Formats: sequence, C-alpha cells, structure tokens
Amino acid sequence: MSSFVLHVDLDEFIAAVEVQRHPELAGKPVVVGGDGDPAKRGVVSTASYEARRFGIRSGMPLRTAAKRCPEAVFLPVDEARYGEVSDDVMGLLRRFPAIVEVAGWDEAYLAVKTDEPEAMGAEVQRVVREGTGLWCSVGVGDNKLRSKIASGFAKPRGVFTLTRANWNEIMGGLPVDALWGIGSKTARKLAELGVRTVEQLAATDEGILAGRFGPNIGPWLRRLATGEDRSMVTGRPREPRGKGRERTFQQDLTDPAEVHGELNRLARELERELASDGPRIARVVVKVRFAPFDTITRGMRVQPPADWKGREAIENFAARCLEQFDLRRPVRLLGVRVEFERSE
DNA sequence: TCTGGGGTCCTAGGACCC
DNA sequence: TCTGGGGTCCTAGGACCC
Repeated sequence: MSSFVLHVDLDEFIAAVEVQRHPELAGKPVVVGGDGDPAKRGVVSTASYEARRFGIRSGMPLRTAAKRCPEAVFLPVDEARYGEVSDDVMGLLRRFPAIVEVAGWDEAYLAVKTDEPEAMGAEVQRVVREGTGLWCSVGVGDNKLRSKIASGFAKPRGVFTLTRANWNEIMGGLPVDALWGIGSKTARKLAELGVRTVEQLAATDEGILAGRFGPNIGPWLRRLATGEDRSMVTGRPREPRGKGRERTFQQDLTDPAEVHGELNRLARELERELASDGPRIARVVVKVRFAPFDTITRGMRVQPPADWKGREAIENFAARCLEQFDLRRPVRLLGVRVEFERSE
C-alpha cells in the first residue's frame, strides 16, 4: 500500500449550513457576512454558488455584494453553529484509518495508506454527506500541498488527484497565484521578475528569489512551484501563539476618551475568552486603524510573563500601549492581542 | 470594491554587546 | 576625533490564509 494525503474541503460550508436550517433558501443567492445587514461595514464570509454567479466573493464588502445582487439573502455569521457542525464533520473523518489534521472549520488533511485513494475519497464524501447532509470535495495528493490544490480542482462535489506524475501537466501553465501561499502581492513582485507561470517559477534561480523575498521565502517559493512539500500531517493540535480581539466601528471614533473606553471593553472581552489555565502572556499588542485605512501596532513585553490571575493586567497593559498613539485622527478599528510565552 | 475578524509566519532594521 | 564586524534579541509591519 502507498501513502497519500487526502484534503477534505466542505463545499460552500457556511452558506450550506445556513441553507440546511433555512431550507426555503435552497437554490437562492445566499450571502453570509457581518451581522447580516449589507448597509453596514463588513465583508462576505461565504457566498452560495448561486450568489457567486453574480460575482460575489469571500472578502468582498457587503455593500458591494448588495449592489451586485440586490435580491440576495443576507445572513449574519453564526460562529457557534459552524463550530458545532465542523466538530461533527471532524468526528466522522476520525473514524477513518488515518491521521487527521484539522486545518480550519471546513477543511482537514487525512494521511492514509491505501492503493485506492480515489475510492477512499469518494467514501469520505459519502460518509460526510450521510452523516451531516453536507457535500465536500476531496483532493488526493502525494503530499499536503498537492492534496490542498487538488481539492480546489475537485470542487464541487468531486475527487481530484494531483501527484508528481501529473503536476507539470496540470499546474505548469497556470499563474503563480494558483499556488497556496502566493497571493496578489507576491504574484505582482514575481511578475516584475518576468515570472508569471508555475513552470517559470519552478525554473527560477533560488538566489534571485532569495534576493527579492528573503533567505527562507525565496527558496520556498521555488519549491512550491515544483509541488514539493515535506511537511507532515499531524494529529496533535498546535499550541496557539496568541489570541486577539478586534472591532471595526460603524462610525469612526473621534473622541479619545471613547477610544480608551472601547479598548478597555475589548481587553475585558479578551480576558473573558482566555482559559484560566492557559499559557502565560509574554506580550500585549494594541492595533489602531486610523481612517481611512492606516494601521499601526504598538506593543510591550510583559516582564515577567503573566498568568491569568492578574486579569485586569491586560487592560492596564493595553492602556499603556495606547499611550504611544496620537489619537487626534479618527479611529476606524481597535484591537488587542496577547502573545503567549513560547515553551520551545 | 472604501476594504471583517481570527489567526500564522517571516523579514527588516534598530539596540545592544563584544 | 566620524568610526569595523559579527551575533542576538526585539519590535513593527507585511503577506497570506480561512
């Protein structure tokens, strides 16, 4: 038997969950994002396939989505519900003889040993469908990177295999941002070097890439283009590096006293969410986004690292960080984040 | 297209030390 | 007194992903 990685990715997950509990919405353009009011500041979390036909995409401002499709149904994000459904799906995946790595609400990697990976992918689909009523797509690969890209080709409701054998044929001519990890900024910088396709990137000298992108990222970009990936599927959840809370205000804040009050509120919310036996805090960082969209962060070390007993400490540290900002400009967003002590 | 909220990881540059 | 080079640590910001 051979080793494969299956990347399981639920189809239009959030929209599908909403349609499940509002069956009358089936077949309609559904957009989930913000508090469900498309007149407010917020972006699209997920759009149903019907809504995507109007050009609505994840990350798009709700106002824009409403302009593109005024008759779409707009719903608020319900994280608690998606978490429950996600747990159900992951529970089903863990029944398979596989190492299961949860990679988000709606996706997971399965490390499997089999000679029939596509059949196993189809079986995963059937089990998820029968257990939850949701469709997923499955990418079959000889490593995590290839399986992840393969699931994109599998959508919707399909199984697709991408390995060393067909990598060049499938990927070679595609633009570099078809690769996981390359977004619009990196694609633009690569284009400045004359590199536009996956094939071209794979043939680019690592030294040139290192000069442009740094000693780690440069060589990593070239490896991405060849489909190489030695990272392992791991069943152990990773230790979180930090935790934060932020909020964009419907109207920019212009009164510094109000800014202080809102920051305090965010710090208290964050304190409430932190487990009392969690890791110790090594750093507190405050983020301010001034209108129109300039984002500045200022932080400070917590010396010695603090545990959760001194809860009010986060508020105090955040307030001290805020002193480093010039609050004469209108504030669009405030955030507080704690970073945990690294055990190594 | 007036741009959320939750994260992760990497890089550049300054401080500091010898 | 105009000033090297290497190493380490820390901070702020950038890029990306879901």
